[in-house]
Amino acid sequence: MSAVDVQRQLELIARGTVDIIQPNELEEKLKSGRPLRIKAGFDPTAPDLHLGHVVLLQKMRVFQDLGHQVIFLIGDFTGMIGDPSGVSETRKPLTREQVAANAETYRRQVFKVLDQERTEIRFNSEWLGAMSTLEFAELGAKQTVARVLERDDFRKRFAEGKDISVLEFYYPLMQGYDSVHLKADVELGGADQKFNLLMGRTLQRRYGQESQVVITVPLLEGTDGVRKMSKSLGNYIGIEEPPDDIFGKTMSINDEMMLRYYELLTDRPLDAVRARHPMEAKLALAELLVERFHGPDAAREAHRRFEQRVRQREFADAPVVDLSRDRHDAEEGMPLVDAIHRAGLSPSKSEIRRLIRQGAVDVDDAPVTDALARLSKGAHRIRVGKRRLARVII
RNA sequence: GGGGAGGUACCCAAGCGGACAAAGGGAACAGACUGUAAAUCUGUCGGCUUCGGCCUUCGGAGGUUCGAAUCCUCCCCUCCCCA
Repeated sequence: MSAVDVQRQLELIARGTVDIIQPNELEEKLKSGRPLRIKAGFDPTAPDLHLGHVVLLQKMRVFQDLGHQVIFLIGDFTGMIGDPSGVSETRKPLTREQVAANAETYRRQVFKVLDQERTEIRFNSEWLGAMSTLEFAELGAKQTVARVLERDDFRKRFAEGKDISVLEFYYPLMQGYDSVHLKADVELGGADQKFNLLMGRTLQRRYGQESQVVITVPLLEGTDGVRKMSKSLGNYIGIEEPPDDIFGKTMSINDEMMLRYYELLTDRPLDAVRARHPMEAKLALAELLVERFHGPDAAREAHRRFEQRVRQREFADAPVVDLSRDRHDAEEGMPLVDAIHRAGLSPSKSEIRRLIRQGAVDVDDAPVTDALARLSKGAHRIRVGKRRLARVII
């Protein structure tokens, strides 16, 4: 492999990363021309992957496309022990069956990003579970308490006199040992994992191996553009969400976030993105993301429906709800509130009344602000707000 | 085991006998503005309503009172300190 190729590889790899430790070592490894072993560890708990995870998967994919071998490591060993000191986190030990089920879910999701051919799925119970007590003790001898105590949360908790179990102290060592066992050339992880990843470097050296290169990627901000993407904050875009949701949520992010998503989730050149009209670029991004998780047809469809529903405000795809058989006074028609309710546009009639009074409701393209309005017999098109549309037959 | 602090609407959080469907913030929804965004401003934000009101909520169950989120009793749960 020529030097130019190596430079190109370095560029692609470096895009969007927080740290590369050490860049010159990475360059040396790339220069060897052999496929590198790229390790990334994942939690064995319930995996509902969202774009935040994709940042990491995307980086793994970059390596694969450059001809390297990715090891998708599931940290089931620690997951099956549980953690006594993290009382507040209520970490329950997982059974072997749960781990297997979770692994299956991972498999289904991650190969929307990763190349199956160049991915090896491994479980660390395979070697950690087989360790003898002697070997385990020897692992403990490879690192000092002072070094482990350097980790941010340990330092804080220690200073505050809070619990740190001996087992917790061992976690970074076990994770580092994974790298030793797997003979990893590179380990990828979130920026918050830096300490643990570095531990791998140290341990490999102490076990007489070449140290892995550590690459950290940022924690992606959620759709609110502020806090990191997480399911519990509700600011996430899940990779198994329906195409329309992925598309719509993507369109709701601000321009700054759009660029960040481009940088971290795609391989598109950023200069080209900046050159486009932001709205065009965002549509392209939304389509790109849907395509990745649902395929090109779904992407086109989602785009089309989005344009229709939100932009051109058309009703082509709105559901048609036939209410003509429902009980209502034939003479005076059906109350608008009921029609909206039965069309499934809102579960609460009180809310519907409020929306009507706020001018959020259009019937046949004309605003209706009277909460007592009735719909005459026949077909009507109802819009509530920007996104909720229905066609009803009274 | 001993002592202390708490559990309020989607989340955080005030209230501590009546004016409480319950301050404030966040989220969410709607309107204006726009690029379909963001930011900003405005409004809404338990349910039902013939718009007069009605009904259900403040950990759970009882009780005191004309009246309780607010007082009392018991119970459940969370957190902190000590052992």
